[in-house]
Amino acid sequence: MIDRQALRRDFEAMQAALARRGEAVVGDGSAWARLRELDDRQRQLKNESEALQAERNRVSKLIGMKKGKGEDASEELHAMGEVSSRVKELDALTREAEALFAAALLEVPNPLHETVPDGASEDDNVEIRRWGAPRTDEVPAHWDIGTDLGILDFDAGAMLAGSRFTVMKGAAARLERALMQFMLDLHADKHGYEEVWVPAMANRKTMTGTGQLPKFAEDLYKIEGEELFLIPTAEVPVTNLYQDKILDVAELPKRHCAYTPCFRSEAGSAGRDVRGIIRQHQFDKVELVHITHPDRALSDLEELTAHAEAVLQALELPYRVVALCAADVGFSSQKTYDIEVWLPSQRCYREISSCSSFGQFQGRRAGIRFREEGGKPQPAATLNGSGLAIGRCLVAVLENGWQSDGSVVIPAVLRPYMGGMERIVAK
RNA sequence: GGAAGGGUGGCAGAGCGGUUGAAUGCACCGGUCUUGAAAACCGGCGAUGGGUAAUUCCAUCCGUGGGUUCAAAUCCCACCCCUUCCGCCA
Repeated sequence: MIDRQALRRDFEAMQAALARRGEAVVGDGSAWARLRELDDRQRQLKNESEALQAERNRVSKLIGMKKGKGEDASEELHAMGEVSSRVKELDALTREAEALFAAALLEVPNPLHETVPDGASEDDNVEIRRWGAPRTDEVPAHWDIGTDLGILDFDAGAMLAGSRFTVMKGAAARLERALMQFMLDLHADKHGYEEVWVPAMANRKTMTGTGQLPKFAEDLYKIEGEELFLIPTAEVPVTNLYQDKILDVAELPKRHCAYTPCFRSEAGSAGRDVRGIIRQHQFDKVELVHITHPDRALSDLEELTAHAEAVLQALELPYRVVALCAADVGFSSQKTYDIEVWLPSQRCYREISSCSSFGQFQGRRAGIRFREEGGKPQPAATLNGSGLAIGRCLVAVLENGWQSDGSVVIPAVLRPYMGGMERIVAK
């Protein structure tokens, strides 16, 4: 969430940075449009309430002293009875105003970093760099490759759970596990991340800390009858590991990698990527998370993105990196790079990782803070990125490794994780 | 699921309803002493919001939310979490 002092101090600049996301973000009826008035009202009520409370505290102390000396305090008692009931009324109003302000505050997205390119849609995203030489011959879609090899079973997924669920068998199941292990080993051993294993469900506070709630409830699966949600990404539990903590500046940066399953309702994406395993309700992902000094947020983003890219380079999969434009950057993010892998069957690059810096937005929201020597606690910066989405990676391996005889060559770095298997062939 | 106990500052751990934001110890920071270090001694050491030019002042915070009272860490109610025992179970 945005800084409350900055709301008053830098109103114009903040509004301009928000408006780049689209006029609706700051337009009539937006949370932002109501925010300043709600802030004023809350503070005004609070000031009144505090003045009365100070009076009450002062006289109550006096009553205590008088009683201690055995003196009569009935006059003060009577007067404070009235003050007390007024405090109660004012307090209720103050709390109401505070709740309205807080609710609006949680709906305001992160003001964009100045280096985010302008744009009106994802078509305006800016390509930063490319790696590898894409193959341009005719390659079947991964669902055909997988079905022909007998390793992807879409009917079984539909039978067990419904659409957007898949069963992987044999080499595909093994490949899913191999990718997971390879990625975790790479980040833990070569990139210096501490591996963590976390719950795949999270409560409301945790979901709010990273920004999934309150605004995006329809994207989440909620456990019936409980205040628990299935996580849409490991970002949620891993970042929130530090919620309401004050870290010493010497402990920064914290860098974690984690494997988790991810669950997304995909509300609003009906009809998109309905075939294959590009868009599933449940998928596996290895995530990278940084908790860092705000001064390092942007340089860490470059590092984190490079760590995610290293996975694709090791797998020898061609990709490109794009900077998301103003219209496409997510709610909590101040700047995002997407990594897109080459899918020969579609003859285009498709998202396989999204790396974002959140600045202090999540730190403020989740109470993740750090203290510099002799200084006050301040919100830490957070970042995260997929390193990588495993299902989509498997798609890329199948398509990029496909041979005209129908088999698939397994990237060399994965073979140790595949029991030495060098290629997948039909049984 | 049943029973019992417990949630207080970075940690440990006190706290008859009234000058307690909270004893004490540890940790941490500064100083004295020392060639240096340790020990000892002295001093300091929570967060959030708000007011002021400023030393500073005001309010809130003892798991969470309500309630009683002039006044709540302290009394009452509900909920959450943790520990132990029993039951069930991968």
